[in-house]
Formats: sequence, structure tokens, C-alpha cells
Amino acid sequence: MLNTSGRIAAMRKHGKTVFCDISDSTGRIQLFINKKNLDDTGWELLGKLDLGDIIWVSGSLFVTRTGELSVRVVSLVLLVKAVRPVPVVKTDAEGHVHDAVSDPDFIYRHRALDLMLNETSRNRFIARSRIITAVRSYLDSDGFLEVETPVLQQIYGGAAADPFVSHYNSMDDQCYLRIATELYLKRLVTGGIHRVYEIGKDFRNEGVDRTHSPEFTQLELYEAWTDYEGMMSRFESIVQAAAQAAGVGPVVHYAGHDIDLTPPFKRISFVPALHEKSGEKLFEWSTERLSGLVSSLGLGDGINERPALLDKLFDHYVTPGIIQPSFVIDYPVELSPLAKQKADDPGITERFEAFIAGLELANAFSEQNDPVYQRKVLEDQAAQSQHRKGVVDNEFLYALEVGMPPAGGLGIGVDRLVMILTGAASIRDTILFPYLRREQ
RNA sequence: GGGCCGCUAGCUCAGUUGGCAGAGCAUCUGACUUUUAAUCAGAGGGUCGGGGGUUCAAUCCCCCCGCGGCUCACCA
Repeated sequence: MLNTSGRIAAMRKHGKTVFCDISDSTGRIQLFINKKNLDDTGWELLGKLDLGDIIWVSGSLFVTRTGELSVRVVSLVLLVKAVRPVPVVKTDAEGHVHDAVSDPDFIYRHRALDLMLNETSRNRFIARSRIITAVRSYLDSDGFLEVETPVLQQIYGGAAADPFVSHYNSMDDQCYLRIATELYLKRLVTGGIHRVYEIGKDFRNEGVDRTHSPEFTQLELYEAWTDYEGMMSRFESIVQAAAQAAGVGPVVHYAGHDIDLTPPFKRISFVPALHEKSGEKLFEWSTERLSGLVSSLGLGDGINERPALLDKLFDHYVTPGIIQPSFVIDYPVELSPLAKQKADDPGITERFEAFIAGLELANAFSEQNDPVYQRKVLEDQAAQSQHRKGVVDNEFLYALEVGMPPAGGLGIGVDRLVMILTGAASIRDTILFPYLRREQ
């Protein structure tokens, strides 16, 4: 005799015999319900049950003549009535799913139904959780300390993005939701936490598309006594651990490509790749000429900042073709204000961005720890900024001035990693409750 | 923000050169004691995203709006 409960997923009535499938997070089992095994109350209740109702049953296990493990029900209790109709999804003998709830608007707004009915979605979020657990486990076992830094910040930084602005009533103070954790985590490296990481939400006040969400989960890690080469190894290891946790790899199929996650990943040098793919020596062009090209390619008008132009052209010519896991290295210094320059070429930084399937998954560099140089870069940047004229994070610079050990830093877009590993076409499919416009 | 596409029953979708709104599943009634997309017979179910316009007549054509998707722009 056993007791179990679950949500009614299917019901096949045959007069005085009824087959009913119930499911919970541990699985699905068939109930064999026969009038002769139930009292009248139970039998009467059975007639009123709908798909989606949650019931409790007791009975004995047996195998039907078609070989299916079932519960011969002797007692039946309604635990929860589904007062709103639950859509019916059926899977036929060939495994084809019929009437799957697929309207994206419906799925994002009614995630409860999506998870209840769509196995793909349910499995994706389970995989996401396991991926994050595996990444934590990898870092923890290698001596990294997980920390939490402020989400509410008086000075935001660590990335070039517009913030969400808020207001703290009690102190009558304007504050911002963080756009990155970088500048706080580096203070911890100075403080002697030489292996440190945070997994958390960053918020960027920008448009939404297939690969961007206004709130997204980022892993940032910092490690003293290493550099961007060390971060490449970390990235490769993290991808390995994540893929294993997701139950995929070493080759994953994504967006029509077979992607081999086996390290080492390819390295692509920024300027040569840009020159090769564009067929022009763009890096030697004047800013005015670059601006004209960007404009004529329809990539944006009126842009006259050299870093932005180069970045845009790189994204246009090179990025889409990077399918296999690759590190783009040797970024021009103008694109990388927080990165350390190469000893033998101050125009190039010790930095990489990691790409898979044309998606930017990570950004990393040997951290700039020269306080004089860093202050100059940030102050110059602040002087040019329209929104934050003259605002510099002096506490961050103070930490550099005290002396930050040489360190590598790595930021990984967790949602995008989950996309690749779970075959999600949109970042929204990896976020349980993506931001949607209000319903009228 | 621009362009394109979509919005019809609880779910998935048809549909009409503009003429009473359709199917499958779900729901309700009935039949059926080993089924598994159960089957069979019958029934109910709609502001055709919202508003305006054209028309004898609009779910369909036109305009405005809403929501969503793709895409471009924005995006260290």
C-alpha cells in the first residue's frame, strides 16, 4: 500500500475503469481506478475531476497487462481544484507533442503554466540551476571566495552602460542599480581576498533583444598573481564544468552549428582579424574616415569616438563569423580602459572577449593596477562623459593607490552561457520572469 | 525608436474577392471494466487584441492605439 499525490496530467475513461496519469517534480505515474475498488464518494469525486487538479491517492503498485507500472487506487482525495482550465498537451506514440503552449507572450507571462506543461522549458531551468551550482563548486574548490557587493550604488562603473536610476528616501540620495561588480571586487583583491567572485544581477538601462535583457546574471571573478592568460584557462574550465552539469558536450548543437567545447579555444587577434575580414587596414584609418564607413554601412550616424567605431566595425565584420569557442585578443587600449597594457606594446591590452556561436560570452583582462595611469584614464573618460561629468570612483582608485596585486579578471554572461548549453534561441528563455511591457 | 510579421473558443490553429464564425484537443451529457494523443454519440462555448473609418454589411479593407515576435538602431 502506498500513498502519493500529484497533478492530473491525463485521464482516459473507460466506463467503470479509468486510467489517470498524475505527475509531480519527481515524475509521472499511471493510476488504475476501478469502480469496484473505490467507495461511492471516491467514484463520484472522480467524475468531477479535471486535468490540472491535484489529488492524493492510496493503493497498491502493480503492472498492467500492457506493462505499465500503475497504482491500483483504493482511496482518492482532492487536494487542490484547478478552477481555471489548464491547457492540455499530449504526446503521441512517435513523440510528437500536440497543442503545446507556445505563444511566447503567454509563456513569459504565465511561466507557471509553461513550466507545468513544457518539458523543454522545465528542463532548461533545471539545467540553469545546475550550471550555476557547478560553476560555484568549481570556483569554491579552487579557493575562490564568493562575496556580495552593493546593488545600490552612489557611483556606478565597471562598464559602459546606462544605469537604472533610483532614489533613497531616507538619505534623500540619488542612487543607481549596478551595471557591473568590477570596481568593488577589485577592492577586495587589494584587501587580500586574492581569489574572489560574485554571481549576481547587473542592470543596464538599454534595449531588449534576443541576447540582451535589462537585468541579467553575470559572474565576475578576480584572481591575484595571474593575468588574462590565466583567465582563458578559467573560462575554458568553467565552460567544461557548466556543460557537464547541463549534461551536454563536448559538442553542442546550437543555431544550426555543431560547437566543440573542447579546450583549448582558438585565439583571434583583434586588429589582424578586423583587417582580414574587412579587407581594409581599418586600424590605420583616420577617425573621420572610420565614422564615414560606419555611417555608410548603416551601423550608426554621428559616431566620432574611435573606440566605439572600431568596436562597431569589429562587431560587423568579425563577430558573426566566430562560431567555435574563441578568444578575441589584443584589444586596442582605447577600447579597454580598465585593462593593463602589454609590456611591449602600450597600444594593445592584455584582454580577451570570448565568443561562441557569434555570441559574446565573456570579457577578461589583466587588471590595470597602475593607480596613476588608471586615474588618468578614468578622469579623462569622466571629463568627456555627458551624463557623469567629472564623476570618478575615488574609492576604487584609493584601493589601487594602496596597491592591488597583479590580477586577472573575468566576467561571464551566465544567461548566454545557459543559452548555448540548453539550445535557447532567446535570452528570455533562460530567465524565469523576463521584463515585459505592462498588460493594458 | 524604425521596418516586417502576428493577435480568431481554455490550448493549438484554419477561415472569409467583405455576406449568420470553423476544426482538433479541453469542457458538459450519454455509452464503454486494462487504456495510454483511448474510442463512439450528442451539447455548450467567441466583443475574431482595443478604438475609429469606409460600406447595405467588416474578423476580413483603411487609420490610430495596445501587446508580442523577428530584425535594425542603441548596447566596454
